[in-house]
Amino acid sequence: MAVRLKIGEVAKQTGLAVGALRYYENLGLLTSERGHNGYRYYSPNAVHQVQFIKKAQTIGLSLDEIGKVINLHKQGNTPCSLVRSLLQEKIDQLDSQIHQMIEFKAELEAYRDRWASNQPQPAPGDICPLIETVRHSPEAAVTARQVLQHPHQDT
Amino acid sequence: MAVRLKIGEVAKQTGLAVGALRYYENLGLLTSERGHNGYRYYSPNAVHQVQFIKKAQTIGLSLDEIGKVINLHKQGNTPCSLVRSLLQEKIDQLDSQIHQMIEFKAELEAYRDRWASNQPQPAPGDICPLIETVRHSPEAAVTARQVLQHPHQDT
DNA sequence: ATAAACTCTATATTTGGCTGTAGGGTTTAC
DNA sequence: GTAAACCCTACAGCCAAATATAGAGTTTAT
Repeated sequence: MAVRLKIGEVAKQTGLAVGALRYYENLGLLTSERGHNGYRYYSPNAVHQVQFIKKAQTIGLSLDEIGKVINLHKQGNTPCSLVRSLLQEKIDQLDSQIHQMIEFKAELEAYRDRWASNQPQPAPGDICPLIETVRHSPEAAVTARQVLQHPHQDT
Repeated sequence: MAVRLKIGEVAKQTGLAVGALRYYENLGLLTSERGHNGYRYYSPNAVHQVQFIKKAQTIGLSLDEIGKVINLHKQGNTPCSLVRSLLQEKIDQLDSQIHQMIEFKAELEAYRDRWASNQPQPAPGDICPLIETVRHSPEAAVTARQVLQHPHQDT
């Protein structure tokens, strides 16, 4: 007599939303058996599997990558070496992003300091005489989009 | 006899796509006059305005923020102080993100080093014995999502 | 005169990880 | 027996900054 959990119980035990569990199932990260009523039923091990997904997210893996890890496991292989290389990728990526951001921050600080004191005379047609002095660089604009989250405010 | 440019000419002179110019107009960042045929016609100053937008993007402003700057200007005010405070916001945000990322990277390196040598025995039900040792923290998972771009690969 | 090149609007798509909704059916507690 | 609480599917929406497409009209060059 196997214990079978309904989706709400798994949600409660894992702290995830019911919708998230269904979403994971669509991605192939989680499996369930269906009852005669169409309901999903889970073994207690599903809670463990969900916690695994959350742990993998904690170390920066995407759901897609987590799916690959799980598939390797399903095929009877140990996914440890994949995990190790993914982790190293994340570290490398972080490192390069950190350097990029430090550089970009220095650029912005240079503008700030240059603009701190002087209030240039607006030339006709100028919108903001400060920004008009910026030299546009496609790379910097791309960097800006990549590294800055734009918080949306109301007023 | 004012010079009037069609959208394609503005696109050519600014390096932007025609679609992007229309998009900017929808956002209220750019204005045009319509001919009898429904075509947009621009003054040569529009090229300058587009370059302004690109420069503002270079220093990390969002299109939404650029819109606010432009609106201030339209109302006859000088937007310089807004620009200065936005710039400082970006710098502060970058700084906190950099620190967050450095911390997170150190965490990942700690896992990497801990996992470098030992190949733990998989417990029954384990998917990856390495990841099973991670302690899930909601903050770290959020950090991970914020700071890591997940590149999508094919195979 | 005709075809190439341009323009228009409106809508869909991209990115990841979900959340929310509508419109149903099912189970459970009283 | 009935109402609350749960479950289902399928789809829409969010975030930014565009790009792409369909289907139609206009201008320009030859």
